[in-house]
Amino acid sequence: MTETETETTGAGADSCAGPPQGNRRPDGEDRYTISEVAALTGLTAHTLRWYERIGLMPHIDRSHTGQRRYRNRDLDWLALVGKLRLTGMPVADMVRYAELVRAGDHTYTERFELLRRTREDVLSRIAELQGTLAVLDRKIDFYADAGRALASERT
Amino acid sequence: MTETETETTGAGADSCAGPPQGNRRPDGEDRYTISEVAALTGLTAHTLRWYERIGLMPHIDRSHTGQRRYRNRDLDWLALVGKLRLTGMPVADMVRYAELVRAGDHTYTERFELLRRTREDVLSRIAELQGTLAVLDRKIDFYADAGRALASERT
DNA sequence: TAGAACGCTGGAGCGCACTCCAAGCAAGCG
DNA sequence: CGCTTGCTTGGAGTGCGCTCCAGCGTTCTA
Repeated sequence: MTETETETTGAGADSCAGPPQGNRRPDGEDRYTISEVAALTGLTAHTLRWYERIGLMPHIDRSHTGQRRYRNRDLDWLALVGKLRLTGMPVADMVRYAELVRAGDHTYTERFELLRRTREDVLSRIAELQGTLAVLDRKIDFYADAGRALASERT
Repeated sequence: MTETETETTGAGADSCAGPPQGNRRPDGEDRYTISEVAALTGLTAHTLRWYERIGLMPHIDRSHTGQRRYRNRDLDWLALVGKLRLTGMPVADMVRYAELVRAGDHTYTERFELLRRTREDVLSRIAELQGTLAVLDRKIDFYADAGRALASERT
């Protein structure tokens, strides 16, 4: 067991990625070309190949002619990467996480720490954005009032 | 009146910028050097000059020797810019907003629209981040459980 | 009056995250 | 068979947001 965590995303709890990404094939016959994955994830084929080059992806299966054949677990991984990207996490850090996953079970605590730190970052980003929202709302009220004043001036 | 909006930030409602930025001089004797502004805003002097070059700042007063002397209203503007930057708004859009402010009162509705769109963006960024937070929390729980399992294995 | 500290400018350079290119191979089709 | 479509590679290029540099002037302190 403990097959270096490919769990979680399998459970049908997900429902909020950017692209539709509904049409997955069942495990066993899950072999997607790069352009299919591009369509499913919203990334370009270029980016997918680049992710592989920099070590952000595990080694992807190949067809007998050498073409990439992505599997469901690769889509799961890309979904996680997409989420982490939304947090503003630098690609280098995601590569670090990918390395930890590849390194095996003894990196669990390090992975845990990395995710926990990321979680803290996300919380403060949310707080920042809410602060900005407050400023924005004040400005918007100002302009709404100004608009009304201009309108009544014209009467 | 309607002096192209330098209001809002004057009111003491602010309290959540990154740097301390407490020590402002009263209006009238508010002439800050570029390095003072750098210290107050957390930006570098390079960046401040660059903001000016690209049209993100209004024209800054100069001393008799040609050095920049920032005023409180410039700090207010920089505070707003800082907030907008946190939202991920591209610099080009902030420049656009700055142009609208410089253009005068007849751009009120356009400014209003820009801010309203930005507000929508911020709301969806927050939603995205909360989605990511959910994923992160599931992963973190997974690793916490795995850690406990490993610990009990060792008994 | 020397030297350090600070500021000025135009323009070049950098790091990140892609993005694209050229040249070539393999499969499918009329 | 030739043509199109899709994929392969290493390496070069792009856009953004800074970041730094050289060469110079001014101001302050000893």
